[in-house]
Amino acid sequence: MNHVKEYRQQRGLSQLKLAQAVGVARQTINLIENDKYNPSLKLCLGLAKTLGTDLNSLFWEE
Amino acid sequence: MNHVKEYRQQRGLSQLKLAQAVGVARQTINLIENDKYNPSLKLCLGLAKTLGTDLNSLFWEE
DNA sequence: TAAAGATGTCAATTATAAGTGACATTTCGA
DNA sequence: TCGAAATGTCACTTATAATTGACATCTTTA
Repeated sequence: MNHVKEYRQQRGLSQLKLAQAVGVARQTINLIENDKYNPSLKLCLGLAKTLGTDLNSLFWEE
Repeated sequence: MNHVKEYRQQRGLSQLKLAQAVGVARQTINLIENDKYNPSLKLCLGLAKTLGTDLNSLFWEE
């Protein structure tokens, strides 16, 4: 479980807009939000910066 | 730049010991420490937990 | 000063992240 | 309530993370 979807929606972005901002395909965002796979660190950093947050807020549990 | 090497040395672990603890090859740790590639989120989480820290401490800049 | 441990790096292979195109369903504003 | 936007998912391909084995160099320590 991660918090990408929550942060994306708070920012009023669609999966497509977020994908374009980060430079990946829309499907990649969809898969990450639904925990279907394991993104790279570079992509996690891009998501955190684009969403105005940090790695722990998006991906750290406990 | 990341802080894996600093945390590993603080814990008194070799690259090999850390690799075994996290479940990857020694070369993988070496490449990450020298910024030769882009680890997966799952591996970053494993490193953070094994080293008793979190994602931001190891991988977040600024 | 020899030997063992630790590190950096290479080549080749395997596993999987990520891309592309497409289609069905759901959501939401005109 | 119709149509467009948004989302979830499929199959297939491409890029690259990660593995394995090997070897050279550099540190330590016996």
